[in-house]
Amino acid sequence: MAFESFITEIQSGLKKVLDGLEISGVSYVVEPARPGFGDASSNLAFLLSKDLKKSPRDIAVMISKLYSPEDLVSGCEAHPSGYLNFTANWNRLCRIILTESVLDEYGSADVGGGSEIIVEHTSVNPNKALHIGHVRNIVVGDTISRILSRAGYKVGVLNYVDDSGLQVADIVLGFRHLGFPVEPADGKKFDHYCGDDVYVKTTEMYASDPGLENARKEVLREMEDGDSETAKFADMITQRVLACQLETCWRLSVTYDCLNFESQIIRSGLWNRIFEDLKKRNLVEFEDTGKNAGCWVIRGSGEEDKVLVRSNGTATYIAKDIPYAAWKLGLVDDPFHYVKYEIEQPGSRVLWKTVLEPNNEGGPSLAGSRVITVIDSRQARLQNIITQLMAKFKSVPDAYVHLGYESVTLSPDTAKTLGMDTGGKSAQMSGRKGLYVSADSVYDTLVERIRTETKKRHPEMSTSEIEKIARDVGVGVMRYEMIKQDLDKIIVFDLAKSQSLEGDTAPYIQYAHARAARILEKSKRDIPVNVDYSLLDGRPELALIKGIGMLEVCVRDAARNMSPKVVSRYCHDLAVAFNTFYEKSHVLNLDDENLENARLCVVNSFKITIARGLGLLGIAAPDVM
RNA sequence: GGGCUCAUAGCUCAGCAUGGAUAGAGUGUUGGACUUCUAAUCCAAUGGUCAGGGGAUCGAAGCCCCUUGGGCCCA
Repeated sequence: MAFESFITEIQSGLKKVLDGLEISGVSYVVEPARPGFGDASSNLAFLLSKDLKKSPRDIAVMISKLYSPEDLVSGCEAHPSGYLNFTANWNRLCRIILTESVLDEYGSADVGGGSEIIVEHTSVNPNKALHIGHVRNIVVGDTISRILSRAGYKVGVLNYVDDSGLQVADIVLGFRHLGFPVEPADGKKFDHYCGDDVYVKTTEMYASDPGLENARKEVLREMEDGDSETAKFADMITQRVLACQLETCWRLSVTYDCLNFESQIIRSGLWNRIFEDLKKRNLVEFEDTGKNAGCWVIRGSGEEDKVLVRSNGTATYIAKDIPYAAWKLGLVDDPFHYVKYEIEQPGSRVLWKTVLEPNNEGGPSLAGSRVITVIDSRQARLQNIITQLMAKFKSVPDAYVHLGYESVTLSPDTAKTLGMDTGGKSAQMSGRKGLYVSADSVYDTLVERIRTETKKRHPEMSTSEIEKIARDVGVGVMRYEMIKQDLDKIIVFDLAKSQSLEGDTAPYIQYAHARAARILEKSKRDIPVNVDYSLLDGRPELALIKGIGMLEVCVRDAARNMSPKVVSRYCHDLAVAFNTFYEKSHVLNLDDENLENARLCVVNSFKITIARGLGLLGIAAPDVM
C-alpha cells in the first residue's frame, strides 16, 4: 500500500468528519500534494462550498478543526485558498514505504483481478525492415503489456503477420518476374534488402510499366492457393523477413506469445463462419438497390454504410480484420494448432505460431476476455467499426479496444539527408518511396555512440562490459523516446536529436540507478533492515521516499488509462528526486553509523524501485555506466 | 464535402479524465559547480495573451459552443 496507506487514512478520517456533519455523496479527491503544500491535499472544501453556503476557506478551517489525526497523519491544515493540506507522520510512513518497497510484489496493483487480456501489436507487413514508425507501435504495445501484467492481468501478446497482402505480392513479383536475386549481393540483412531494394524498385516500375499491375494481381491470386509454387515461394520469403524483423524486436527487449498469419486465417475458413454468423444475427444486410447494390454491408450508425463483400463476391479489407478480431476474443472455435517458433526468443517467454495441421505440441493459453489492438490512429475509422461490431458479439464492456497512437514523421533535416526537400515541413514516412529511417540503423548508431561515451568514462573496462552497457542504454534511449509523450502527439523524428543522451532521456534515469548502485557497492556492508526512520527528516530524503512510495499509484493510473507515458514520467520524476538527494544528502563516511544506515536503506529502496519502474518500460538498469 | 484529431515558453512536451494554490519539465541561450558517493549530474538567470472569441461558474489552460490554423482518414 505504501503511500496509498496515507491517502486511505485521510479518506477515512474525512469520512468520519463528514458523517459527523451528516454529509454524504461528495466525490472529493485526496491526492499527493504539490511541493510546499504538505504531503497530501484535498479539494473537499471547494465542493461543499455551494451546499453549505460558506466560503471554501471557512469550510476548510472548520473541517481541519474537526479532523483528528491518527496513525500516519500528523496534521490537517486549512490553506487560505480553501485546500485542506495534510502532513504525514513520516517516521511511520517511512517504515511502511521502505519495508514494502523491497518486496517482490511491490508495485503490483490489482486492476485486472487475474482476468485474461490479449494485446496485439507490431503487425508489420513482412516485406521490409522495421522503421522508426513501427518502433513506436512495438514499444507502446510491449510497454502496455508489461504494465497490464503488473496490474493484475494475465496478458497474451500477439503479432499478426499479413503474409498474403499486396505488399508481399510486390516483392514476390520483384523476385519472380523482375529478376531480383533471392540472395542480396552485398550481404545485407534480408529484411533491409527486401524493403530498400526489391520493394522500392519494384513499385517504381509500376509507373513505367502498366502491365505490371496485372502481373501483381496474378501473383496475389496465386498466393491465395496455398499449394501453388507462388504461395510456397511467398511463404519462404515472408518467413525469412519475419525472422529478421523479430531479431530487431528482440534487440529492443520486445517478445511475444504467438504469431498469427493472415494466409492461415483465410485458409481456415474463419471468414465464412463469421460471415454466416453475422447474417444470422442480422448484423450485415444485403443491399438490393442504390450504389451498393449487390453488396453485403454493415449499417453505419450516423456514418456511411460499410461494404463487407463486394457485388463480385470478394471481401473488402474491413472484412479481413473481422475474423481475426473475433478469434482474438474467443468468439469462434479455434481452427488453429500451434507449434513452437523455430528460433528461440531471448528470455523465458515461449514463442508459438499457428499452423493448420494438427499436432501434439500443445499451445499457449490465449483466451482473452478483452483484446487490445495497438494500431496507429490512421486506422481509427476501421477499428471503430470493428469495435462496434465486437460489442454486439460480446457483452463484456470494452471487450475490444483500439489503442491508437499518432504516427512518427521525419523532421525536415532528416528528410533532407534522405534526399527529400520538404520545404521546412515534416514528412510522412513511406516504405514505397524508400523514405524512412530503419530501426536497426538508429539502434546501431546509438550503440556506437554510447560505446564511445562509455569507453571515455571507463578506459579499463572490458569490451564485453562496455558492449552490454551500450546496448542497455541504446535500447533505453529508443524506447523512452517512443513512450515519453502522449499517444495523441505526433513524434517528429530527427536523426541528430535522437542521439541525445542528456536531459529527459533514458540515460538520465539509468544514471541515477548507477549512482545508487555505486553507493551501495562502496558501502561494503549489508543493507540494514531495522534503521532509525526518524533520522530521515530532510526534505530531499522525504521527497525521495514519497516518490518510492508512489509506484503503485503510478501503475494503477497507467493501467486504468492505458497510458504508458505515465510510467515514464514517474521514472523521470523519481530520478530527479534521487539526484536532488544525491547532491544534498551524502550517504557514506558520515561518522554517524545510524544516519548512514538510514540513508543506505533509502538508496537501496530507490535502486530497487527505479529498476522496477524501468522494467515496466522494458529498459534495463545498469549498475555501472 | 464528411469524419477524427491536435494547438501551453524560441523549440519539444507535462498539466486537462476529477475546474480551485505562485501554469511545470527538458532543450536552447547566459553564467556558475568536478582534491568529495561517477559532471550521461547539479544550481542560477532567461523565457507564457495556455491559438482567438463567446458561454455557464464565486473561480477555467481544463467544461460547453463558435472561429482560425495544422495533421490524418474517407469520398
